[in-house]
Order: sequence, then C-alpha cells, then structure tokens
Amino acid sequence: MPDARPRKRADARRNEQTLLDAAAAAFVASGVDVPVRDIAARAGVGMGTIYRHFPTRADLIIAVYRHQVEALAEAGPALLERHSPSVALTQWVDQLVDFLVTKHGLAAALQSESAGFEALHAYFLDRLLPVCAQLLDAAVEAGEIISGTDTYEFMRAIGNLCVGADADDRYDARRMIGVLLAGLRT
Amino acid sequence: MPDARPRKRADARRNEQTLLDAAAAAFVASGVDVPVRDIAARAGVGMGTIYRHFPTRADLIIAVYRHQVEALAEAGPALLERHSPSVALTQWVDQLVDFLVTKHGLAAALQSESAGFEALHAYFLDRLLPVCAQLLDAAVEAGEIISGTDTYEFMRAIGNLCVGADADDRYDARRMIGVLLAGLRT
Amino acid sequence: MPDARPRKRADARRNEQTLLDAAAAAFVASGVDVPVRDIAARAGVGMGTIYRHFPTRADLIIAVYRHQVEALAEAGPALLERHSPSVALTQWVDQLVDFLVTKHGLAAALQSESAGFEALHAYFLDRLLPVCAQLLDAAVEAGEIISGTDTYEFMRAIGNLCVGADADDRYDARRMIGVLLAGLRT
Amino acid sequence: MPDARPRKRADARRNEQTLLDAAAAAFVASGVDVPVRDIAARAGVGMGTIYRHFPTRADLIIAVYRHQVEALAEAGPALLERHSPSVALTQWVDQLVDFLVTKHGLAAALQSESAGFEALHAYFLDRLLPVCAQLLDAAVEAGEIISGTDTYEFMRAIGNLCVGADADDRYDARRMIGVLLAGLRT
DNA sequence: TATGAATGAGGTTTCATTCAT
DNA sequence: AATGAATGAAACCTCATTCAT
Repeated sequence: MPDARPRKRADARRNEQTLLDAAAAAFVASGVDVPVRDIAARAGVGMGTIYRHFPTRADLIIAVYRHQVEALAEAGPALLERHSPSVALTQWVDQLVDFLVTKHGLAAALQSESAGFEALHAYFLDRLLPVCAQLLDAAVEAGEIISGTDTYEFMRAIGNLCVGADADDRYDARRMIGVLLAGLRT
Repeated sequence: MPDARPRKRADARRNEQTLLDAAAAAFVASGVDVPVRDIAARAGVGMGTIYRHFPTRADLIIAVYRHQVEALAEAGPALLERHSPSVALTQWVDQLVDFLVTKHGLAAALQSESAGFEALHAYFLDRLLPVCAQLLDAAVEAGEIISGTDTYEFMRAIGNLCVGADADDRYDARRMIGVLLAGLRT
Repeated sequence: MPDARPRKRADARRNEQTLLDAAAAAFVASGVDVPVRDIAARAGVGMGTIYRHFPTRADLIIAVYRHQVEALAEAGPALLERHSPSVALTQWVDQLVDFLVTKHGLAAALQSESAGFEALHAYFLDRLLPVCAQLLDAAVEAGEIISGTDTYEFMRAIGNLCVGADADDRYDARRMIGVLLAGLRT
Repeated sequence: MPDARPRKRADARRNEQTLLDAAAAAFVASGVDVPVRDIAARAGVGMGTIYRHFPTRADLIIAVYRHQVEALAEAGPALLERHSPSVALTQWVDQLVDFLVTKHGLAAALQSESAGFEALHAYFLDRLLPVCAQLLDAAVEAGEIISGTDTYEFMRAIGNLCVGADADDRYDARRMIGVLLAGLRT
C-alpha cells in the first residue's frame, strides 16, 4: 500500500474541514458557546472527534476563523498601498466590523475573561494588532488622526462595540464605530 | 402608631440590605450570573431567603443597582442647570461610565440577550434613556454636537465600551468613550 | 377581669374555625397536599399558627372533615331504622361516596401509605368501620347480600373507587360502586 | 453485515436493561415518583444516563412496563379463542390485576392527574382499552354480562381497586374485583 | 482513529418546618 | 399566642469531558 498515508491525510483534512464548517454553522446559529454535542451532530461525527482535533474550544474557534483573520491581516497592507492612510484605516475597520458582527457571539467571546479563551485572545491580537498599529501609525504620520491612541485599546473598543450587534435591531455597530473614527480625526 | 411593627420590619430591612451588599459583592467577584448559592453563602443566609426577597435574578440585579441608577437619572437635569450642554453630557457620561466599569459584569449583563434580563434592560432604559436623550438634545440644540444620533444606540455604545473594562489593565473605557464623544462634536 | 379567659376561648375557637374553613377550601382547590403556606394565606394567619393548632397535616385533615365523618357515622343507624338493610347500605354508601368524591384528594390521602397519614386512616376507620359493619351485617342477616365480605376490604374498595373521580370526566365512581354493590347482592 | 456494530449495541442494550431493572425495582420500592438519582444509584450509573435513555419520566415508566403491557394486549384475543367470553374476561382481568398489584405505585401513577403522566395514560389506554372493549363486547353479546358498561370506566375501576393493594395486608384487590365482575353478570 | 455512552458537578427552584421577634 | 422570615434538604435538568469499545 504505497499511498496509504497520503490518502489518510487527505481524508483527515476533508474530515477536519467538515468539522470546521459544522462548527462555523453552529457558531452562527447558537454562538461560540454552543454545546459540543451540537457541533458534532452537525458534522455527523462523534464528540470525541471534535476533542481529538481541537482539544479546547479556543482551538476550534481559532481554526474556524483562521482564514478570515488571515485575510484581515493581509488586507491592511494592501489597503495602505492603494489608499490614503485614513481611508485605509476606515476600510479595514469596516472589514473587521463586518467580520465581527456577522459571527454571532464572537465579539463577546473575544472580550470574555473566562478561562480558556486566552489562546483565542492571543491569536487575534498576534495577527491583527500589528496590522492595526500599522494603519493607525500611518494615519498619524499623515496627520489625519490624532496621535496617542493605543492600538490594543482601539481594537478592544471596536470589538466591544460589536458585541450583541447582530441581535439588536435598534443598534447599528457600524454607525457608532463611525463616530469613534470621527473622534480620532484631526 | 408610626412604628406599629418596628422590629420585624427593621430586621427584615437590615437583612435585605445584607442581601444586597452580598449580591453586589458577588456580582463584582463573579458577574451577575453568579450562582444564587454563592450569594446566599456570602450573605450568610439560606438560598430560600434570596428567592423570598427577589423572586427573579433580574429583581435582585435591579435592587442592587437601583440607588445608583436613580442617582444617575437625577444627575442629568442637575448637570444641565449648571453647565453647558456639552459639558453636562460629558460629565453625565463620565458618571455613567464610572458606574458601569466598577460593577463587574453589569455592562455585560445589560447587553446580554439571555432571557430573564429583559426586566433589567427595561429598568435601565426607562430610567436613563430619557435623561440621556435630554442631554443629547440640549447639546444638539446648542450646536455643540451633531444631530441625528439615536439615544438608544448611543447608550448601548457606552455600555458596550464598558464591557470587561475593569478586568483589563490595558483597556481604559473612559479614554475610548472620550474619543466617541469627540466624534459627536461639531 | 373576670371574663378574660372565656373571651379568649371564644376568640381561639373562632380562629380555629377560620383555619378549618381555609384548609377545607385549600384542600378542595389543591388537594390535601396543598402547601401549608397556601392554607395560612387563605386563613390570613401565619404558618406558625397552623402548626400550633394542628401539629401534623393529619391532624388538620381530621379536623377539617370531622363534622362530616361524624355525620356519616350517625347516618348509618338512622338509615337502618327507616329502611331495609340493603337500601340503608346503598344510601349510606352513596353518602360516603358523595363525601369522598367532592373532597379533592381525600380518597387518595386515605389510601396513601406515606408516613404521617396513619392518624388519618385510624380516625376514619375508628368512626366509620363499625357503622359500615353494622350495615353489612344487617344486610347479610336479611339475606339481601352474600356473607363473607370483610368490612375493611369493602370500605377500602369504596375509597379506592373514588380516587381521582372528581378530576376525570370519563369516570363516574358512583356507577362503578353501583356495580360493586350489585355484585354483593344475592 | 447483520451485526455490523455489534459491540456498542450489545453493551448499550444490556445497560438499558440494567436501567429498566433498576427503575422497576425503584418503582416497586418508592413508587414511580422516585427521584431519578435513586434509580441511577440502583443501576450504578450516573443520572445523565437515565436522561439519555429516557428523556422524560413517562418514557421510563412506559419502557419498564412495555413487555407486560404488550403481553396483556396479546392475551385478550388468545383467551377469547379458548374460553367463553365471560371466562376470558375474568381471566384477562385476573392477569391485569396481577400485573397492577405487583407493581407498587403503578396503579396510583396510572390514576395520577399530575402533569407528565399523560403519555403513560395514553400508552396504557392505547394498548389495553381496545382489548378490554373486545372482551366486554363479546361477553355482552353472549348475554353473559349486562350491556352499557363503559370500557374506560371499567378499566379505571380495576386500576383504582388495585391502588395500594400490595402494601395493605388487610386488602385483597382480587376479591373486590371479583365482586365487581359479579355485579356485571346477568 | 472514531464513536457516543457515561459521568457527575453545577445550577435552579420549592416547601416543610423551625424559631426569633 | 401569632407571625412569617429563614433554613436547607431535595429534586430537577444540562452539558463538558472522559474513556471503553
């Protein structure tokens, strides 16, 4: 059996993708605190399989959103190349907000202090904070926004403003984030 | 007979205050979802006592924060009498934020969609939304902030920005709320 | 104060009757397992007052139904004087059934094996079993019913047939008790 | 592959039988209202296991008694083939009574008005009422018993007469049910 | 490697009963 | 003597997580 392993790997990868799709759907439907059993049921696998692939819930959340976080990370420099810093910042924040408000419960999870979410925090910050810092710095240097804004604080504010936005018709996070950005402008 | 049944009453009232203090402490320590058993233990009473005084969790939360909410409600008009609308707004928001960030988990509870918190939402909005609207309106009329801001949305943004602020050294909700207010100014 | 005591007694008796009325109403509404608190609320007294007057639930049940049990006990001989034994038996059973089916939960309580109801069983049997035996014996002697029926067993059957009769539109205990009596006839 | 997944299945089935045995024993000892924890303890399993197999208490009760109910349902036609209707009816009722009096608390549960037992009532009636009706009808047609007896009422009477029979040495439900049947005879 | 049965801690709520006032 | 606040044992049900198969 010369290709026993490769095939297994392909299988495993396909399996993992099934898991991630199921988890994404479950997160959308019931938030990132959805019972593991529900995710397993959606994926058509046993709960043990979820745990095998993603020992902690944070691992699963990270995996589910990895592509979109990576895309966001890459979008920052790209936007800066094609736009003025302030426009780039605005558009990047827009994308970030789009991401957060459409993922039911994700913003809340990101702010959660509950143990077990540290890895999640860390991952998001590792990937996005430098990008955001670059955008802020560029806008400051261009004289388009005031200086002195801490990037972590700014990102946390964005995240916070997105909490629960998808479940509240009377609240449009984008509008308030627009006000926040206006407050940064010189 | 002004104090016909003074003893029971006095006791019960003292006890209720003990309960409220214990609940406040428990909320600070573990958020408003803290198990009833924990609150009872802090108060040194049985769980039944909590349920007797506060049939639902929302009742308890409202009672715990009633004084401070009332104070906030009264502070709005008072500030408007002594300051320009924009200063009054800023100072009122400062007080609101002080309140929210020092009550661990309160901001989160206020944004929570989970059933059983409706009464809590309703109470906070009933008392504070009109006050906030008055402040915003005055500032708009004075030409100090832009018009078109929805009061509910604004308050929700304030609340959101306070979520988790007390547990995160790197995040100062006041600073970001300052930026938000700056974004409203003409 | 020469009549201090008598007045107190009158008060206490009036109070006790209030309790019994309230208990009777509560039993009708919610069965004899109704929470003590409900009875106290109906009576407009504290729960402690119930316990003072009727230390156990059985005491209360006995007191509530004492008058009607006594009436039943007295009805037996009276019926025998005016009717043939078989008619007397039938009419007495009718009265017993009327009593049992209109007291929600009483028949069930009488059959209940749960501790604390022994006094209740004992009281009912003490008062009614001899009466019932007299009626059965007379009917046997008159050759109107078969001999050999154990009185306790017969009464228990009557009681059992009444269980739940008031809550089930499709079940008429009187009809089945009629069949049972028919089964005894020679 | 007739036994594709034999192991789990076999285990689970054995386990389920253990549960049913434990539940049956617990029902005998403490009635069908016995705490789930007690059943779990008897079975040597966690409470969750009970809930997994039998989401509601009615499910568990039905499962515990299913075999015997089915046997009773099948016994009716079989008896009619080999006996006169009246003998068949008597023997079937004997079997029903044997079943009920040996299951402590079952008869009581069947008469219980408490919510959550509807499914139980429904199951017993679905299976046994048609059988009983067939037996009664046959006996009526044969002129062996009087007509006009409602099957539901008759079954309920049987059930009622069995309540508490196992816990009372002085009460023999069979004897009284014999009298009831005698009352039906022409 | 995958399964999902089993575990059991953890939260809620209800009431019989006691006892300080 | 009356009150009703307080107690706390029980019962329920739900998952996160483990582990035998």
